[in-house]
Amino acid sequence: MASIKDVAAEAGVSVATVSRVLNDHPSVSADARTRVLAAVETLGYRPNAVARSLRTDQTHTLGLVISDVMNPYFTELARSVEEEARALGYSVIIGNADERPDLQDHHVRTLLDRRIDGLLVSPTDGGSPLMLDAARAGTPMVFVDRWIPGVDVPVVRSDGRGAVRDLVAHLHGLGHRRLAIIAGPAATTTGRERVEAFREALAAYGLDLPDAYIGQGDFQAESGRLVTEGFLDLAEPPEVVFAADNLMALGALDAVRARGLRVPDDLALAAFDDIRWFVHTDPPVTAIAQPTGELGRAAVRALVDRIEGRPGQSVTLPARLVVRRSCGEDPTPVQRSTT
Amino acid sequence: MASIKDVAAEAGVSVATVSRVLNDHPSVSADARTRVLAAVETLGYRPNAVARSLRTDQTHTLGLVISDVMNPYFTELARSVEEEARALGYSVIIGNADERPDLQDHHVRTLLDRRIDGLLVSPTDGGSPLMLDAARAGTPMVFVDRWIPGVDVPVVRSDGRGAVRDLVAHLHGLGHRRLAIIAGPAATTTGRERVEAFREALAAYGLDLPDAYIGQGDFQAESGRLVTEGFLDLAEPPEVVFAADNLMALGALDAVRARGLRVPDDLALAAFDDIRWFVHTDPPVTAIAQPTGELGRAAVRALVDRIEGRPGQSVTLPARLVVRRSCGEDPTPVQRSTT
DNA sequence: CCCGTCGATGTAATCGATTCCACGAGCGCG
DNA sequence: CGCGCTCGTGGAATCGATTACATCGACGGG
Repeated sequence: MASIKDVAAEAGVSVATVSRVLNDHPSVSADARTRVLAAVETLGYRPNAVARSLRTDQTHTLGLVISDVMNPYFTELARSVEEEARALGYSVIIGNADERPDLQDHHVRTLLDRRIDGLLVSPTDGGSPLMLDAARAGTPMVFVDRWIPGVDVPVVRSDGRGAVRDLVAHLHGLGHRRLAIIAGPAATTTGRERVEAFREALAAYGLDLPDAYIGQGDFQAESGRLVTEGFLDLAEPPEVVFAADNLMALGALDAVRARGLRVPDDLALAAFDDIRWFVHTDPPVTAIAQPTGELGRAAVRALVDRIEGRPGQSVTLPARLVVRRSCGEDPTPVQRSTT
Repeated sequence: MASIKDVAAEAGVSVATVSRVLNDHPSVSADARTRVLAAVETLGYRPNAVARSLRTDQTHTLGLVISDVMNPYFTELARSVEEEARALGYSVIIGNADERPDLQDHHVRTLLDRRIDGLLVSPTDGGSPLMLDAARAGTPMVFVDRWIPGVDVPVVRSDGRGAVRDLVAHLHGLGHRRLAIIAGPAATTTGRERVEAFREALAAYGLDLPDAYIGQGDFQAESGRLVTEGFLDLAEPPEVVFAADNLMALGALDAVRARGLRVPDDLALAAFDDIRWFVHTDPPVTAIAQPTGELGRAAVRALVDRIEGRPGQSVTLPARLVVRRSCGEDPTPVQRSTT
């Protein structure tokens, strides 16, 4: 592969001049410029980004460590992150943690080794030493969706509290009184928060959230299935299950179907995260929709701000309830998700 | 951030010795080794991958350019690719082409600029000059799922021909005679092949595939919706629609639902690519399942073989039909996808 | 007419690693 | 006792860019 030296030789100038042309530095003669450009053309030269990065100490690359690529929510997040980053002149390297702290650390480590300019993380756990060190060492960082409390890093997320209240109002209005939740890992902020929001919303209606109605999941489908089976085995099973993410809702559907039961007659279902398929499931699933694309874009903007020396804002956007039929027939017409 | 010089100074040896320890070269004394390791520890030193790559001309990184991250098929492919690559000591940088040739070229270009060791591509079009040049220039490359004819690059894909025949047999057995297809872009191999396989399978039953029953889609949901609307507006609409990928099937469901019609009574539906949600849609969707994980792993193995100087095998794996209820009630019991 | 300035260019240092080569110490063998 | 190996080590070149600094010619003003 042709290097800058080859171009310099071909154009009959020094490498400095070639570099100046390529970075359009003002003081280059029109003549030299055209000769260099011609040489670049004939050699098919492309600058070596590795060498450039070594010298300038910038990679124009962002790292994105997400909890699970197979989760449509994160997949959409990744897409909007890449889009916004591209618009701002950055590339994105995605690391998939699969909800495993060890994998998360692996990716953070290799991303740092690559000297990415900044890191976007949706932490799988409460904060490994590695991540805490990175934050303290001054690596530009932004948390998306989930965060680690007590770390001085901007957080871009959505607040589901209002939507959860709306959901509980909806469920209560349909006559449901025994409400259960499939929670995410307690080590994650979203895992804890969604349970808390649910509990508070229930309390407003004088309802309790007994321990037996809190199933411990891990944001993956299989755990949703297992927890739901547990609920169905209770002497007094819940009337509604609220899954803290879309994959656990999928698992819940698996469990219900495996027993030959029906949603919502035998068990009603609602989910956090709205995805396109929820419109077409049997029945369509009532869900809480996050402004995913906006989150991704805001996160990139915050991170690039930090990288380029500007402050970097935390952002919290509201989520909203999308009512469908999985909790029972509703007086209002079925709404269509715009995710 | 500490560099190899700092480590050398701390350990009281030269940078050469530090490098030897880090790459466990045999001729280093036990004493020097422990001192270096201690220095590495106290400084929290990590080698700069950028500098290392510049010198060794290897990045231990694979580029993966996929057609659409929002498509669960590609998302699963990406996951298995990353997994296998990690097992073999490589990282993966994913580029999302969103079915747009210009975006695809953008990602190929930046990946080459980064000097990735090899490229895994599922081409969105018939082959841009850039990609052809890259292949000719000797960049280790492997095509996954889709490929570009006439280019000497291993191809890892699945053959749906047999499964399509099974599908047509199933449809014919249910009494359907007017069968339509939502095709993918003619510029892609999978776009063309699936139509051809369908046409051939129909011919075996003496059935025709008229032009009016070939809708031109682009592998995205919206095109599936539009094509399906077109079919429904025909004087003699088809009885069955076969969508050439899962997203266009989603669009077809949107169209059917928007008109207040039912699957399969008003229009039967089948799809290429099986995804988990098809089990829970209304009704569950009959689909052709590819061995996605195996494809991803085989592709990485082929690519790494090429990178490391071994031949690199093309691989073709069979797809299989998974019958559910979206084409009408079937005598056999509902099967469960194991995707 | 000379000197200072500015514009265009080249030389060389530098980024952080790897690796070839040279060198000195220690050791075995004749 | 000395020759030649091997082993451990350091010095320095190198990868491909960027960029500070030096240089040189032309030009304008005093």
